[in-house]
Amino acid sequence: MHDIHLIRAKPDLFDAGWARRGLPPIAKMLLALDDHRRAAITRVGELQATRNRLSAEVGQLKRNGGDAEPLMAQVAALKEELAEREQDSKQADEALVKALEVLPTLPAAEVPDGEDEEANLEIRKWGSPRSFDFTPQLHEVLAPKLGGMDFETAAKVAGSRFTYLKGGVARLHRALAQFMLDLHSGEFGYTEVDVPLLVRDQALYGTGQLPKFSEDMFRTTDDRWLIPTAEVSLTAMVMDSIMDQRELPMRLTAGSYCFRSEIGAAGRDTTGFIRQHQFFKVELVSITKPEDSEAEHERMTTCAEEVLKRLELPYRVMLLCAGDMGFSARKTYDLEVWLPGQNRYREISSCSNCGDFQARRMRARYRRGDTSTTKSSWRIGESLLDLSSDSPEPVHTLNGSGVAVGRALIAVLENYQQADGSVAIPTVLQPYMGGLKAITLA
RNA sequence: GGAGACGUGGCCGAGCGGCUGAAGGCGACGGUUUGCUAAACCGUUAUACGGGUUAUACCGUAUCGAGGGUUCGAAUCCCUCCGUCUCCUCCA
Repeated sequence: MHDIHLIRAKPDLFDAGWARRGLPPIAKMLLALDDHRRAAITRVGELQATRNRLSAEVGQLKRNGGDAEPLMAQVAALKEELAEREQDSKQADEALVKALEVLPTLPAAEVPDGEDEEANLEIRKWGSPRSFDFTPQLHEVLAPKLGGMDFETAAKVAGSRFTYLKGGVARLHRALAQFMLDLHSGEFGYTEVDVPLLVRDQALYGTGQLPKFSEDMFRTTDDRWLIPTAEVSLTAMVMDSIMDQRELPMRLTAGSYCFRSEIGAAGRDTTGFIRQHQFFKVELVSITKPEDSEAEHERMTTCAEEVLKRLELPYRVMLLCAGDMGFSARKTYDLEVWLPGQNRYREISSCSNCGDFQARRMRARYRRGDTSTTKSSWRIGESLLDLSSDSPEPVHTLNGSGVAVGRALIAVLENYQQADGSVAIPTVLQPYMGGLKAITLA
């Protein structure tokens, strides 16, 4: 959610940013709504001030035994107009919020222009695709042969875009998640969290999925939602709170199932394990001070990359263009892993800096409280302008997959497949597989 | 599912329809004292919006879970909703 004060100050900047996301100029309309709103607020304030003043006089008179009747009549007369004006004010405010809440955040300056993934920039590449002396198979072909994936039964039981994982493949899936969580919590300072998979509207509003993207999610009969990503549950932990700067950065990780309706993806990736209604993902979330979020974004991305490095999976890092980014993101790196079966890179992680966009929506703030003795005494004779005020300001939020476990499973299966149809286990996962070195045909 | 209790500031916790943006405490911050630390003492310490200012100051309004209502006037009375907790029941 954007700050109307900023839009008021720099309307052109906002229109320019939205234009990069393919939106028409809208600042002028927003400012008109804002003018209307402010006029209404002012009028209500005036009427209320009058009412309060007169009512106080009534109290005074009554205590002194005077005749308050005429004043009381006067206040009563005010009430009708006040009620009308309050209605105006409320409607004007709602109109502005309704216009603002569906507007995406502005792309960061260094984000390239472009409408879709064609314009994304490759930032770096790690590893090189292995050369096969046989034709590498798609995971959806090789895994069923290992007895590890069953699409037909899942379709019968649950419908399309569901899969049974079995035996060594199911264990490999679990091992991957375990390994990732251990890495992030053990080496990178993330606190492991087990999160709610069902959440309320307000959590999804805060992260930006609502009100605009309700179609992409599953709703429960008791009006909750299945989370489309643990980003929601993790980020919303700081909703409606004021943190002390010493609590920042806050680094959280969670392994969770994610649920997506994939309504907008009809016809895409209809076979295999790539695009499921339900998939497992290890998520990273950081809550930082504004000045730290850019560095944290880089750090988070390298944390996700480290997963792929240790699994020895070739990947590349893409900087998404303005048109390809999500609603709440001001800058996003995608990690794309090499899939030999498809003979191309596919997204396996997405790391985004959301700036203060989500924080504003969920009122997640922190208090700088940075008036240390040295600092303030140094500045006492100077302009007070530089003294940071102690009023709460929005934090910055970041989220990234570290990484998508379902897709990591596919990547391991395809990259580690052998000529005989078996799949080797990456060294780093072997401890999680009871020392097993390969998944072989039954 | 049955019965009941409760939602007040960063936190804890008072609160009689007007003198309550809200006692008191904790915490935090500033200062005094002090060889340092600690302690003690004094003071400051909500948020949002609107107006105003170069910027401060300052002024106004709202906010005691949310939304309605009663009233000249509501944290306080009434209604609805939401949430939390306890006991019983049930259950992984």
